[in-house]
Amino acid sequence: MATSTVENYIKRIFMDQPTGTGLMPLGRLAKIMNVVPGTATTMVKTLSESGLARYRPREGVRLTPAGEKLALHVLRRHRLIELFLVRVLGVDWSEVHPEAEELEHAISDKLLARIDELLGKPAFDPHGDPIPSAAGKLSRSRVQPLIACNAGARMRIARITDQDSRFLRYANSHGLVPGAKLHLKDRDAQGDSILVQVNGRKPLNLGSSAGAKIMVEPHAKARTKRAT
Amino acid sequence: MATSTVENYIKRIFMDQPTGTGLMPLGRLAKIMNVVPGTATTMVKTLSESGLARYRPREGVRLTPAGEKLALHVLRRHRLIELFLVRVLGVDWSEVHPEAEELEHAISDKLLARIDELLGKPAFDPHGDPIPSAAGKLSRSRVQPLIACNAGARMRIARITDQDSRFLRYANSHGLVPGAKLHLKDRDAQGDSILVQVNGRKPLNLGSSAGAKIMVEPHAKARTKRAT
DNA sequence: GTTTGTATTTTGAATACTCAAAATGAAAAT
DNA sequence: ATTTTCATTTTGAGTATTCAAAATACAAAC
Repeated sequence: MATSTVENYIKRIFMDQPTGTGLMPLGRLAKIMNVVPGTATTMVKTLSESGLARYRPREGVRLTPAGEKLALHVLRRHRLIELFLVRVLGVDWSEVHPEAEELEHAISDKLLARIDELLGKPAFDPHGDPIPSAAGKLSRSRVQPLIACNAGARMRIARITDQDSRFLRYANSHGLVPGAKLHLKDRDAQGDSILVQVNGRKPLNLGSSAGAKIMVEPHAKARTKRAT
Repeated sequence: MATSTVENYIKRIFMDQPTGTGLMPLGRLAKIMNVVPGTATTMVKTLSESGLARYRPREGVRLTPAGEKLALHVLRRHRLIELFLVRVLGVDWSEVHPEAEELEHAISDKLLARIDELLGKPAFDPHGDPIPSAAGKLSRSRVQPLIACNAGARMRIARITDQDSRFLRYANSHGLVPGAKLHLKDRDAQGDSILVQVNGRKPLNLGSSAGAKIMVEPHAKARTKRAT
């Protein structure tokens, strides 16, 4: 059985490496995990020995198929729990992340299945992130960061990538929530900012770092069943 | 912050020692915790150093007020979670214990408060055990084991003390659930068995070990001698 | 091609928990 | 009073995780 520490390492390696080809350098992993570099090295060796990752010294890590399977399992637990907390317990979506971070390691598969059913086998969590299926399939849609869009684009918010609750609260208060329709009215390359209009609201200026955290997708297209 | 291991030790010490005066011998604690005796000794020293217990070498342990406070807090989490799983998620009450055993260490106070409200600040868990209040008060009622009752007694089941799910399932299937009315029709000291009738059902024979696990309480205002 | 700089790895040590087995204390049996 | 027995404690060691700081490798700059 993987400890919750191992589960966390595996999860973060997976999340920070959507492009399957590259290795993740250990310095980066150490930053993500808030440990000193040496700790990351030690841990990655252990992961490697237990067959969850492949490790090239001085280059980086990559998950093995077994590692990816575990990562998807943890991610499923995390996102299903988040949605459960929002929908059943009425917790605000901006506060749900740290809670799920703990519970994801404590919940049994049996209980998770019950929650899944109760929620109607949902496909997305409250942040708009896709929930891996029980079989371990993750639907990847074509989303992009808001800053990557052209002026004039009309999109829909798919999710907010930042898990920091301050930013989530800010986003929330301006209507920047998954599902919201959004019109990119203008871009200012020099001023490093973009002007957006959310639903019918007052236009809002966002810096590029904020714009990078907001993932959008074309909203004309037919969509799969939505969470929330 | 107490680790979940510490929380478990404290909880079990508390539960196995309702009579405040006696010390719990470490051999007993070791059995309860499924560790070798030496481990219990080491752990109890640690608890003692952190002010949660008082330890007399060769005699035993007792919780300090701080330890009792923690124990009640853990117990509250455990029992509230059990009730939540039964009521909101429809998990069978006989299967709820091991689940809560894990979740009780992962849930935040904030989330617990939400659950408490959702359930209407309940006083008893699905096994009939009282749920400590947020302030740490535990209502102790006058309950006693079924085998301690006289023939002819009419009682109500308060709770089942055994947490083993096989026994719980057995009890369930015979209507032996908290709240059920019960008539002790006969006792057979030689045969070591008692004959009970649950609600209107067929009379049922129980051995003394089963009878010891079923806690009952006076059903009307009739006063029997109290057990605490 | 040597120096400098930065990322990574190694080493040594700490904390929390556990076990196996030897040592000890105290009560029970003789 | 001495021996036997049993519970408890001590000792030594192992796993999982972490840090601080020294050692090393490699790329970039000179």
